[in-house]
Parts: sequence; structure tokens; C-alpha cells
Amino acid sequence: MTASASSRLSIDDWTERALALLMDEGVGAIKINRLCRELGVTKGSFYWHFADLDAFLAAIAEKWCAETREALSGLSELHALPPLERIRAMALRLIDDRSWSVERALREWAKDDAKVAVVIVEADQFVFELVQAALLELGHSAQDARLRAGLLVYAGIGFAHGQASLPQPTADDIENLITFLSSEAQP
Amino acid sequence: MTASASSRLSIDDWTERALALLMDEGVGAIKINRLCRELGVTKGSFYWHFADLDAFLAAIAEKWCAETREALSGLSELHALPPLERIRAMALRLIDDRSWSVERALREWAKDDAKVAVVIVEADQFVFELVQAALLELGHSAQDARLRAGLLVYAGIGFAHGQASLPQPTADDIENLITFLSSEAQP
DNA sequence: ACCTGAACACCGTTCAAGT
DNA sequence: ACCTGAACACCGTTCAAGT
Repeated sequence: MTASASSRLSIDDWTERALALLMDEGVGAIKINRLCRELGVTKGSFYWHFADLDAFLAAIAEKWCAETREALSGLSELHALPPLERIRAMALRLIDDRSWSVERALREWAKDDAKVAVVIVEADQFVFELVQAALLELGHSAQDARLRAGLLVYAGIGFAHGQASLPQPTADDIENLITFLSSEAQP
Repeated sequence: MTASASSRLSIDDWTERALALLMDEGVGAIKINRLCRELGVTKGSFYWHFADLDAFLAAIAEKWCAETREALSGLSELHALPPLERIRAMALRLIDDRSWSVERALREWAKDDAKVAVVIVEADQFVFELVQAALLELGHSAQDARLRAGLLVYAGIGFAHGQASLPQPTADDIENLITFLSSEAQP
């Protein structure tokens, strides 16, 4: 997509490199000087493309937002699966893979950047609603589904941020968790 | 405790001011220049007390660690309460009060500073074990207690970090959550 | 022991000048 | 249109000198 073997740089060349840095070394690693060195240009080049560091960070955030939105819409096909499978897919997604390091940085970032905050909320909301709908389909009350779906999503976020403070859940744990979350309410 | 009406500064004067800045404006607000201005000294003074910025940040972290440890040991008296009450206390603590802003910054910080990471783990572990023990007392199996306690703690951390992505839980929600978490396991 | 004041390197930012 | 090169302000850091 961004082949750009040409001598001149595009905005994507900058943001792409920056996102890579973000994942590997955190926000602190994003320095104009360093990027210029790695991309083989001088700082003037940077300032031709971007008004300032803030604008650049905004562009990085924008790129991440687009990628995340795409990833989410890719998950829409889950609607075909039976409810329990959908919950399992979300639980695994929350715990297993993905560049949580980026998401963690972006969540911190969202404090300052409203646009990032919106996408973060969208992502959380997406998972929440998917799980909630599945629980409703399984026959839970509205209140029950809301509570349990919220619990799962918050736990997922917490898991991403608590860097292994507590023992990692096993595959068995996940199964038990799903059983627990979808268990019948007691009066 | 740190009256210090004297003209000379102590280490606590610096860390105290820095912790205040941390809470109000985040880690980014901790600048040597700014602290010097606010404390009415020059940068040389700072460098007499601290080797460099990293050492200063470590001192701030140290102070926060001490305060947090103290706060945790203050919670030990909860052992007198009946199990459900203990769980309620933890749930409310996780959701309700406290300077989550500091904790969020510190959790990010823990990535670089092992000492901070240790205290964060201690804090998480403390809550986890308290809830787990309460669930065991209520007659849950070991595995069950582990799963549910972990779920609550992770949800608490997630709640602290997800800045109101999802609707805030009401007092009713908390009660339902406790009921749910302490409900009997189904075979 | 605790602090000042001046210096230096580094980084973000600007801008006139080049192709 | 895209980039260089030199300049400047700001911040972290050092250190000789003051009390």
C-alpha cells in the first residue's frame, strides 16, 4: 500500500514509522530528530508535512483510529455465530492477542485528544454491545445482560492494563468465565 | 509533617509538589524548571538534591509507594467484617473514590520502574486475595473463588482506565454485581 | 550543607533559500 | 511541491563559585 520507493516522503511514511516506534518503545520514543534520521531527511522536511508535534501525533492517532475501525467492522461477521460462540470470541480477543501496548498508549492519549477518545469509546462500546446482545439472546434480563457484559469489557480493559499483576488466566479459566457469565440468574 | 517554613528545601518538599502536579496535570507537567519556579529556587538546587530527573521520578514513586502501602495496611481492619461486607468494601473502593489519575500514571510508569511495578502488584494482589478469601468463606470452590475475585479486580482496574467509555455503574449495579459474584456456582 | 549563575547539549520550531 | 541549513527558545544537566 505504501510502497513509496520514491525519494520523497508521504504522510503515511511518517505515521507508519511512528506507530512502529509507539508499539516497540512507547510514546516517549517518538522524537522528530530520530524519525528524521531513520527516514533520511532533515527536520525541515517534517515541518513541511506537519504543523508541529501535536499535529503529527494527531495524524498518528488518526491512522490508528482508521485501522482500529477497520478491524472492528471485520468482526461484524461474528453475528452469524451462536451467542455463546460470540461471547467466547470476545473473551479470547480481550485476553489473547493484539498490540495492547499501542492501545494502552492510545488510551492514555485519549485524555488529551478527543478524536482518539471517540474511537476508544467506539471500540469498547462495540464489544460491550456484542456481548450484551448475546446474553439477551440467551434469555437474560436487560439489567442482567448489561451488568455482565460491562463486567467482561471492564475486566478486559483491566487485563490489558494490569501488566500481569495477577496470574494469567488459562484456557480453562476462560471457559469457566464464559460459563459463569452466561449462567442463569438467581432470584 | 512537612511544615518546612525554613528557607531550605527538603526532599519531601520536592516530591510532594511533584505528586500534586502529577494528579492535576499528569506526568508531563513535572518539569524541573517549573518546580524550581514554584518552589522559588534555581535548578542547581534541584541537582543538589537529586542526581537527575530519573532519580527524582524514582523518589516521587517511592513516596507514592509508601503512601499506598500505608493505605493498604489501613484496610486490614476489614478482616473483622463479614465476607459479603468485605467484598462490598472492595467493590466500592475500586469504583468510587481515590486518585485514579495518579494510579493510572503510576501504572504506566511501572513499565519502566521495577519498584513501582512491585507496589502496583502488591495493591492488586491485596484486593484479589481479600475478595478471594471472602468467597472461600462463603463456600465457593477454590477455582470458583479465584475466577470471580480475578474478574472483580480486573474489572476494577479496567474501570479506572476506561475513562467512562461505558456508562458508570450505579449503586444498584454494584449491589447486583456483588450478588452475581457471590451467587452459587451451577454444575 | 544548600544554593546561585552561567554554560552546554538536545529537542521542538521557524524560515529563508534551494531544487 | 518537497526539502536543506542555519537559527532560536526551551529543558535537562554540569560545575565552579558563593553563603
